[in-house]
Amino acid sequence: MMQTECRRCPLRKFPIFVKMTDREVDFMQSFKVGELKVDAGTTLMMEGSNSPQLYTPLRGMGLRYKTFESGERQVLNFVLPGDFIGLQAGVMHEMQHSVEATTHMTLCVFDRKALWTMFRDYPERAFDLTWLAAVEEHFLGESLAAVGHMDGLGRVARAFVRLHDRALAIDLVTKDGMHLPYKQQDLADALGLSLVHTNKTLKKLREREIAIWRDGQLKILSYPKLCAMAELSEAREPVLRPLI
Amino acid sequence: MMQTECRRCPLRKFPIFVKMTDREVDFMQSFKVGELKVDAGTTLMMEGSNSPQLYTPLRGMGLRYKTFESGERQVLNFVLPGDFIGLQAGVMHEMQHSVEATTHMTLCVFDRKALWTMFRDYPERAFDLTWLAAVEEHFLGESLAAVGHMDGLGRVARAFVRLHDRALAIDLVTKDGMHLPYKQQDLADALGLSLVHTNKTLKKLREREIAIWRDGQLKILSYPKLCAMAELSEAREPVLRPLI
DNA sequence: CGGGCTCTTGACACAAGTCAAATCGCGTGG
DNA sequence: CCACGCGATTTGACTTGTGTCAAGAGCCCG
Repeated sequence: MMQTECRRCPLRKFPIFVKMTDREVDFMQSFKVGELKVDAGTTLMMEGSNSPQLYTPLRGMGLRYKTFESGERQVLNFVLPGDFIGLQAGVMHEMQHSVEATTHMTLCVFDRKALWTMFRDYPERAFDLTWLAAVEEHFLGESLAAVGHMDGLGRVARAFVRLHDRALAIDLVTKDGMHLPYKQQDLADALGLSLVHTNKTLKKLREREIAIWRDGQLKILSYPKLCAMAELSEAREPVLRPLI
Repeated sequence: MMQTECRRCPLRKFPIFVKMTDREVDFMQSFKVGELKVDAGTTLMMEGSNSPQLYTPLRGMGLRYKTFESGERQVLNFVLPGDFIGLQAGVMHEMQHSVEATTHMTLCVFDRKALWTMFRDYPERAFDLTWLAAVEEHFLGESLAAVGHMDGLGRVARAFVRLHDRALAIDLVTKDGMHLPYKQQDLADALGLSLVHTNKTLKKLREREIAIWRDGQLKILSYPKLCAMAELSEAREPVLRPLI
């Protein structure tokens, strides 16, 4: 099957992604070594390993997480189309977290060795890479703040708002809501809550008719109320990010 | 007073910092526009602002934090000599957190506009900048994991181990322990604990003769026990990081 | 039909938050 | 020189959010 050309990349058109010049698009095309389709459950990157490849998901969702000696996990964030996977492996010696596909995923594959070419010959793109790292840092900081200071309801609300915003930005929200293929355990691990407590919190949101998450589908009934619970302003300017 | 030349930078010699070529050191010298001394309490960067300057602390300590509408703070991490301040402002439109000096600090000052020169003419240094961002991301991920999964004692232990390691790496640990000029409230805000609970946890560490933090001085009595509580192996290879 | 996930719910325990007050330094001004 | 106020640290008593345990329900799949 024909793989998608960067020129026709389905993601580039969305306004959350920083505009690229034609020359940059052409370079990205040469940087791209292929396309990968994986099934749900596939581990894309392993904590401690050093992948020779870097990815940008085109379709599907996944998650990044760290594992503890005890067997518990901390989910760092949810991976959506347009994210970049493997930057740590590219610049540090090894990945500090794992990445797993939650659904079937289609990913652009880049060669890690080409990263250096980027820095040498395409400073604009290298700059974008740093920018991207800064964006990741920003969102991690947000999560840390949420887990550090908000109660269960607030954390869940915030996660829903963030996911919804991101999905909306890449046109993944329909009148029925958005596809959210994770398990309650995944959300619990992301928010530092127990599974049971997460479940009870979701029930509250359902009962108060604020948001319903069922059968992998998230439907927000009252965005204003959800934002209020998440301590987020309804009118936020979206975080712009580069697309690699 | 004569300012320190990069060539004689007191930090470069420490092994946690990535080695630089002479050419790179010379470039950093040209990148450096001055040296700044600030008093304790000075706000170096403001959340939402866009500083025209970037800093690398040479001496002194500070902290990065986010503020909530409620007035509470989340401390993201503690700033020690060799960190880099302002990368977000440099690549994103504005800072997403504030940075404050906790003690008197001496900082190398770089011009934000020179950042682009770095990307254009010194790809190795641009690479290091990305690397640095990845290191920050890594530590934030660690903090998130700690706050998400460990109890008070574990979090405090982990913070102490991390701070101690970092201080040791830049020769700030003496037989009396290390200088740790923060308030209990700062630590509490970093760990997502209340001040009262943090205080009681510190008392436990004192009573069990594991670590004593008093009068701005942290003395670790049993590093093995502290590591065990922090769920960290005693033999960890240090995280290498570039120096900007 | 049975086994294995995931999701739900209820009962109970406990870690951590909140409230309140005492103590200790320390700098300031009378 | 001492009284005072202020910030940081301690401590105790009480409350509560969240974790843990346990069991059942719904569902898919072999």
